[in-house]
Amino acid sequence: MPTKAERTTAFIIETVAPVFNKHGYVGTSMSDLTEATGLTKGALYGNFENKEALALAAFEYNSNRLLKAIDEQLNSTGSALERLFRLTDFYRKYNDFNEDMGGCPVLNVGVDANHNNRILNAAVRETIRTIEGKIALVLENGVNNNELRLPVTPLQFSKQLFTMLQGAVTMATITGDRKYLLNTVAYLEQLVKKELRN
Amino acid sequence: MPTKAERTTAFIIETVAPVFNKHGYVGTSMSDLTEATGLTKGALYGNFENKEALALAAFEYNSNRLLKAIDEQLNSTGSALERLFRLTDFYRKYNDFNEDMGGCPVLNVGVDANHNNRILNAAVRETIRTIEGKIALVLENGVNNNELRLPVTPLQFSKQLFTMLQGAVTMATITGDRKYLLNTVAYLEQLVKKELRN
DNA sequence: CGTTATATATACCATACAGTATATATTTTT
DNA sequence: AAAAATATATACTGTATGGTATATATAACG
Repeated sequence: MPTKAERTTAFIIETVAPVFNKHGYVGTSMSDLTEATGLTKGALYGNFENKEALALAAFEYNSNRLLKAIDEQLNSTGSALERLFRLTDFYRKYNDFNEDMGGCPVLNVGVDANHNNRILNAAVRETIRTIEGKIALVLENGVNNNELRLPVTPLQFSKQLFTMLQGAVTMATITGDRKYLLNTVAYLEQLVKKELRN
Repeated sequence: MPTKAERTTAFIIETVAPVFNKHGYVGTSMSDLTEATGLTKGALYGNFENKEALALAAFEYNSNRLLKAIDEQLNSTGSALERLFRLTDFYRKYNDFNEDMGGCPVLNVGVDANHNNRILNAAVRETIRTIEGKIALVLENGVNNNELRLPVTPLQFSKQLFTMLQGAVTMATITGDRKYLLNTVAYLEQLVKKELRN
């Protein structure tokens, strides 16, 4: 059984993660966090060294949730194409998925940290690298099975795919219009069917 | 000749615009702005009602620069296709263009204002609407001239195009890797050539 | 169950924040 | 060039900020 302290630490991270994700690093104050958790500064500083450590833990938490979800799509049963479509379909409902995270952590923290926080920015880059790698692996698998052929390297195609998905996430986030996700995914699915099927 | 006061107001906006764009609304303090401008709070508050008015003027300034640049590409001479390619080529060098603005204002302010500032968020949405409209107009022109045919409505295709471009901007911004722009634009140019040419 | 270790709450720093009142420069206008 | 109008600088609010020292409460363990 996890100790009480460990459960408190976990509770803080869970509770604090959407707050940081919504309002950004400087936009989130320690009192926002005491309010959200119902704990006091003593408790927060007892469990985390400072605000930055909290923000980093919060991002890692959101990032891991996202990576796990993406993994579930990409490592499910079926052909490479089927698993790819499971990923695109996941992005169709991406808004629902990250609603309680307070938006897409890659987008939000990525932009927020860009000129402002080296550590957070590095963490986001790593997350992106990981996602692109996961997609590339599925593509490579499909190529090796003679299931599909690519016009470029798997990683290259993976980056292109993720860029388009993330573009839809960006537009849907800023405008509040989910159609950007729906239309982009529809386009991508057609693209994959036409171009990649062997 | 513009009065001294008008020139000061303009100078403040120009100087302040990249600061807000880089560090966000809450991430920018009034002392950041006095430091950047070399002026005092008295001067800033004499020319603008408050911090929010300054941030809005700063965004509008950056937004207008972007809109003007896009207009220059889309309303240049030549066929619809040529003008479209002038736009995509502009995005190839988009990093250079917005370097002294402190990044893409649509992306930065769009994400920064999302959960935090209704007025700024509305301004960004309007900018997006405007850009999409401009692209759609060129597409419609090309359709009417029998120069190209579209699988969907001009506005629909315009949104799709802009989503992909903005996706590349997002990825290039977060990772610091310009290749996302180059590859996406290369892909889009090929797409337009293949799919839209009549 | 009592003791020790640990976690949380309270009260407190020094500093930075957005914003303002007013004094002093600097323009503009006559 | 003097007077009136306007713009900027200075000095100052009250409040919020991240962070800390320490007291108190709670949990872990023999």
